[in-house]
Amino acid sequence: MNIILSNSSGVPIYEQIEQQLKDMIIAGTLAEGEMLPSMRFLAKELRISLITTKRAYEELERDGFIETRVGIGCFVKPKNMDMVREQTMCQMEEHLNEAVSKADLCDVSLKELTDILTIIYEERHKK
Amino acid sequence: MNIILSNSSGVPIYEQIEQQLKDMIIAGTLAEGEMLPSMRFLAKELRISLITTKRAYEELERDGFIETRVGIGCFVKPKNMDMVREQTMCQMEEHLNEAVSKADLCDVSLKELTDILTIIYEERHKK
DNA sequence: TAGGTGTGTATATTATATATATACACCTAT
DNA sequence: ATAGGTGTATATATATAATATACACACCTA
Repeated sequence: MNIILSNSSGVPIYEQIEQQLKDMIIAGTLAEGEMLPSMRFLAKELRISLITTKRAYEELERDGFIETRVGIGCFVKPKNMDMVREQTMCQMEEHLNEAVSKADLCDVSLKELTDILTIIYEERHKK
Repeated sequence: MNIILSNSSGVPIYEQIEQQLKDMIIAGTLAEGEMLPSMRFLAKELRISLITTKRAYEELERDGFIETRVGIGCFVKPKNMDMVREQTMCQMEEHLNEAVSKADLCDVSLKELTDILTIIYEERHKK
């Protein structure tokens, strides 16, 4: 399971796990119906407490991404793609919004802004 | 003093104050040498504790944005514009980076991305 | 120069959120 | 039945956010 935790980021561990699992589900890396690593397994792998992974899984279930079967495991639910896409788009726009705020403080022009965005995008798609 | 606090954001109050004051200093709304509202005044205005405003001011002083004179008040320090600009640019790029991550999850193309960015930018500069 | 009123400071306290250890209950295969 | 996997519940420790209250310093004015 490719999950990377940062202690210094200030973001709670359970949120980091939650977000990364969510991304994997949206991207299809974790397929519909597939079983997630057990809470214990993941906790041991990440060297954290069982309770912390449980917390992450609880949030994922609350948001409709996974389904829990007591005594068996947690499974990726069929997802409402329209809803998921809309939510992710909202987050995306929020980040663009913040970027523009910062750009204004530095007198960065729209052209410079889109240039930087383009570089970041292409850098990411080279790999 | 135009400071807006959100209880629901999850961001600590002192950080919200800190960030907004920082932005005002960078933008020049709060000019070099100018006195900030006293901790008590701001606390009363925002209906929060004196300690919370103090915490915000402490962080600003730590980061070199203001200077405290006991018994007198807090004042905007002359700032190293190159450093400030560089830091803000970093934050800006970080947001663009996150935006691209989200875009990838939704299969949003570079063109769509720059279009949305442009709309947000222009919307902001209309006012 | 005494005192009032402004300023920032320090200490102790409360509430909330994060992360934990440990013991419990459920499911399935042997 | 029971061993060994699964998720669950309770009580606890720790860190952080926010607070109330009392203190100390600076300036102005009577």
